[in-house]
Amino acid sequence: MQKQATINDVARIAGVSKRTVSRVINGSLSVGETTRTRVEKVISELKYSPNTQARGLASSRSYLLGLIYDNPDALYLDDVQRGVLEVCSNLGYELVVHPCRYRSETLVQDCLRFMQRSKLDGVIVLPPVSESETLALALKDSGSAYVRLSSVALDEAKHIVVSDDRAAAAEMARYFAQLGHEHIAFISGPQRYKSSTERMEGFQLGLSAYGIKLRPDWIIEGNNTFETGIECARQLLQVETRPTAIFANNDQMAAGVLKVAHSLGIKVPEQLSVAGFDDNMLASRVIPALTTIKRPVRQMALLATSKLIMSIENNDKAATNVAAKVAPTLVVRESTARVPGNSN
Amino acid sequence: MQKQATINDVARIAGVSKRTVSRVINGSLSVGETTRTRVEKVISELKYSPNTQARGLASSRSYLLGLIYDNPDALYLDDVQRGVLEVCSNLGYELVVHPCRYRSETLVQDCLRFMQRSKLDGVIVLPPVSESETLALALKDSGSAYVRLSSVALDEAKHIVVSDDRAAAAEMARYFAQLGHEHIAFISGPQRYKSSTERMEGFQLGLSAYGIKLRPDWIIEGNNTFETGIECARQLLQVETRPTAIFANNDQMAAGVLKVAHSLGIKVPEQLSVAGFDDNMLASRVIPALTTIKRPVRQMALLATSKLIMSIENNDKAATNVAAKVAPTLVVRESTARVPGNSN
DNA sequence: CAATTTTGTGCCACCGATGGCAAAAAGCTA
DNA sequence: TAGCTTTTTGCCATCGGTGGCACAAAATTG
Repeated sequence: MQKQATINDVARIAGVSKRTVSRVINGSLSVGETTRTRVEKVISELKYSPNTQARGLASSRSYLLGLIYDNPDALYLDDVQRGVLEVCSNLGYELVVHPCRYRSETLVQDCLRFMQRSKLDGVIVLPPVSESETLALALKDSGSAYVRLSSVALDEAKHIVVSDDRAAAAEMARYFAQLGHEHIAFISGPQRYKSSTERMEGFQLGLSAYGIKLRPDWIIEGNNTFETGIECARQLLQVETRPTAIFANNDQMAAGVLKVAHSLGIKVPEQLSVAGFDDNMLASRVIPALTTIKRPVRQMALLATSKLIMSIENNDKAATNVAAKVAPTLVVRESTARVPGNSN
Repeated sequence: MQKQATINDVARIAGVSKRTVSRVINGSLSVGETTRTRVEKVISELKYSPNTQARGLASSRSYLLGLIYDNPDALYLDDVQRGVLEVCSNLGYELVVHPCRYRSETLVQDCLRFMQRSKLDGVIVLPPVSESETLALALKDSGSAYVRLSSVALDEAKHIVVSDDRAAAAEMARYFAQLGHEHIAFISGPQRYKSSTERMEGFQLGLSAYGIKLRPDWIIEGNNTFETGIECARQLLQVETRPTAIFANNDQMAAGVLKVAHSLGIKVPEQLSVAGFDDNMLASRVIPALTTIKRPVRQMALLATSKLIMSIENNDKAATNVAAKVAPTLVVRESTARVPGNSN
């Protein structure tokens, strides 16, 4: 391995002191124009790049961000990671990942240890872990920089990026109503998650604008897995009168609905419309392709990272000003259609 | 944030010198039994944990591992990350991720910079990046510890964990043959990837044991995406005589085949058997659920990490001895069946 | 043109560990 | 008990940077 140049080498060759080189690297203002360019030239000639550990030790920063997540079907994990790194790498940060269990008793402890051990400069917390107020509080208390991704604005603007799931669900409701559906069922996610209640309320709100009300027994709670999607769908479809449309809290469960419909010989979308949420890879690949809501995951990651780095670099104001809300969009595919015999 | 205890605090309270505390932490042998326990007691009382940056600076180690990957549909990314961290965290390592572009011209440069900047102790390289010999060479030259995941044993045992895709594909061939299929098509992955050729050759080899030979025009090259799966399937199915079975190089493309079959009114598995490879989440969710090959991703991650850490800690022999090969297994679901009218 | 302010630059202590070396303590031998 | 190993332990330089402070040079002012 070719020996790495140090700041001393740069200083010596450029004929200045270490301190000055350090100033150039960190963009301190008080460096003369000529000195600066001279130093920069040497730096690039030597391909010098500062030793992160030494730098961290001296300045108590690590240039490391953390990603805390617990996603059973982390389909968008890669999207998030790429998004985060897109912002990171220009600014000299790297990303350390930390999968965990939301429901674990030691979650908070575990995450704090993680941050401390690696001396992370800040963390990005994905849903559903992001909904843990105890974690958020612990992070705040420990003075750590953090940004949460969620469906609800449950924190100050500088700490959060929200996807407006409520509005998106309302849009789905509108779409359903316009297709003429009146007998609509909803398969919700676990009610302990904000994202679930947001989507449900948004959907109900949207429907009510058209005078449609969800029958209480047509609201069934799943836990966002394919398997519970199947269970819930069975309850809804293996009965005398069934809904003409089902909106599931996510694509996984919607896929479960398709499975059940198929096995019962119910044609989608002719006899039953089905829609999901997330637009994960599954959505476009199942048959029929799912109508769903697309969350701008990448964009959320970009925004979150920008915010995070700004607050790390003591620019809270800028962090607050970065957009904190993104709008998911309706993606219509093949799994939804007009109610048969209803031509309004 | 509660101020972190330093090694000096521990030393002072335990009434020994820094050096001794350091010895205890690093498991150096020459520490008296009594001193050791006393120090350990203080350490746990203070909840002391060494500052990684300082440690790294002094010992030129970072306790950071890297994960280099480029996976268009990184469905197993989470599996890998969890697997790696399962081993890591007990041993005090963390994981830094680095998505990249395999085909990028600057791949090698980019990865080396990544390692250098973060002073990583070692990296795990996922396919297809793992197939880059120039990268492997560069890593070796730079004296970095690394382990590659691949379908072929393209490196010394201590540097690789292979999944025997060839054997698995052969097993699929056997399964097809036993179902009575003779008119079989294969949708391959890009021929520049070893995994593609391995699977193809394994499949052909397996078939030849039953005296079956693939028609050259029934071997079509896709690029592992759903979309090319669709294209390839069209070529195979929109013709007079079509195969009775199609084996695709991965589940994404197999899903594409299902889509086309459905749109052409070809019943799967009654009129056409379809199988994929990977057993990603898609496989069990599409209709009909895909017969496929399951790769023990988690296990590969565990093995790779063990190897990596062993070689980092200068135990090459142990690293070599960790198992280097895992066997994917056939998972039969609904998309394959006996050839109609063939009862052998 | 001297006095004063405003840059620009250098010196050096410090961040929190490790590791070489020497000294002290303990264990053995004679 | 003196003399010699063998453990244990402590001192201190070191890793590669940062940041405070002092000082020199340049710019501004009276």
